[in-house]
Amino acid sequence: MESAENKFCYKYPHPAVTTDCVIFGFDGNYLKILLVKRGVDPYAGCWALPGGFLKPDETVEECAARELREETNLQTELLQPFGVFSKPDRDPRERVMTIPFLALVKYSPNVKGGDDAREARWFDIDAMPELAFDHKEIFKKAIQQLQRIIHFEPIGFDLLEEKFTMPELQKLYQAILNVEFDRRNFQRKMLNSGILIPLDEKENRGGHRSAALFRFDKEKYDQMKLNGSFRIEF
Amino acid sequence: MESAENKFCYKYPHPAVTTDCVIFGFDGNYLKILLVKRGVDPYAGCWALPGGFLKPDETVEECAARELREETNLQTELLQPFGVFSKPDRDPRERVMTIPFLALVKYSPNVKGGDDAREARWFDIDAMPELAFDHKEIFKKAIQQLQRIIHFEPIGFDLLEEKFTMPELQKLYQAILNVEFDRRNFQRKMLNSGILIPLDEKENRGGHRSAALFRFDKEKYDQMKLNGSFRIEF
DNA sequence: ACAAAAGTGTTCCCGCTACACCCATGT
DNA sequence: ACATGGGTGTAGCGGGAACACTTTTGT
Repeated sequence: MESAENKFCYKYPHPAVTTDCVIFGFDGNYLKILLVKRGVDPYAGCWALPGGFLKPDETVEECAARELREETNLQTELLQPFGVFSKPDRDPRERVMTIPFLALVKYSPNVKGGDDAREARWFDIDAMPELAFDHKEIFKKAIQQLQRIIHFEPIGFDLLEEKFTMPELQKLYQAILNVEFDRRNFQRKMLNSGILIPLDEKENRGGHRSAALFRFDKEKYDQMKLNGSFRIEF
Repeated sequence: MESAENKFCYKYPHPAVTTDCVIFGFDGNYLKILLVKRGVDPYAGCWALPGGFLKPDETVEECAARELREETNLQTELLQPFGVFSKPDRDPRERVMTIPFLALVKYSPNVKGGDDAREARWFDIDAMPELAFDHKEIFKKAIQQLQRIIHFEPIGFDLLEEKFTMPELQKLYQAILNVEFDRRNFQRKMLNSGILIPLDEKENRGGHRSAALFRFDKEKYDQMKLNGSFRIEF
């Protein structure tokens, strides 16, 4: 372990710390995850969650946000840590502990690769390649986290455009929770929650009849959340 | 930073990592937290959350469990991490990142101090002393976490004896959620959930009429949880 | 005109809420 | 006997689930 290159020394052993982002997007039909192809060993050529080492002057939240910025050109709506992965041998190089982050972004089919020219690509969440390290495990926990949150908090909007139709919103919920809802009950529940603003426009989805557009009423939601009057469950 | 004592060297800076435990207990009336008095600087003589440094061969979960074992003689029923506190300057000595753990234990008024003879004491959660570092912030987040969890998962039993009465259970929920429930509705909801086993015994609480005893049906709960049929909300 | 998707309303039922009376026990 | 706290039952209401018909639009 000792060499001229190792100039950061401590009295006791310290783990390296990284953050990894599980970035979800929604293309209108499928829930997607953004992966990057690793350029260097270990696991060179293997797909992995985008992430990187914690810098000495940043919090893990800042680190995750920075990584996200560096590796994608996506608008991040939600970024929150979930758990810790700290098995001593999860990285073959040295001890690396990682803080995984759940990220919800506005989907855009073209993502730039990272600064280091790594390839970045969207995958359907049920058609993913093998992942490096214990990233598959991290991904599984991320899905669970996403499902848990969306059960009670209106985070679905983070994955949609500013304006969206009710069928789109329903498809999203169904894709995340992996269940089917009744159209009418879903719509009523959503509208009754009071956090949707009906717009006077309609959007034509190439399908057949055009659907009405809505907008998420963030102000109303924040206010309801404050005085504890917000309650919705799926 | 470099000295003969600092023999663990790395190419890039690594933070020190600790786990801290927010240990909750219930004495029958009040929700309590276990604190230890710090023996050494910084914050010598100040009360703090029990915790300690991550060892090179253990996960954070193992670290938290070890600390809990070393510092208390309590039976731990639940031990789960929540979040990360990683402000670079939260510890004046060097950069120390901490993973806080929520711990629920069977309350016992006498707790032994740690191996290092630190004093350990229970405090009412609304009569706590000043805390070292950012531990007050960690505590606040722990309470929120506890409230969030107990809303939907039957973790209250972790804080009670094997056998308990309905009024005790209700008092616990009220202490955690800081609300009042109607006796009859609370009881019905609990019983309807199907995870309580009524016992044929009664316990005399010195009050007046003796109350019936119940036991938590963990097997039933696990089974219901597996097939997704468990649903309760407070 | 037809198919595919979106808009809308009604009924039923379960679970939550609010509330009142009786019973057991210690003083 | 009385006070304190525990056990039990009921009526009303609101929200969720199940469900059918009409309307729009592209082919």
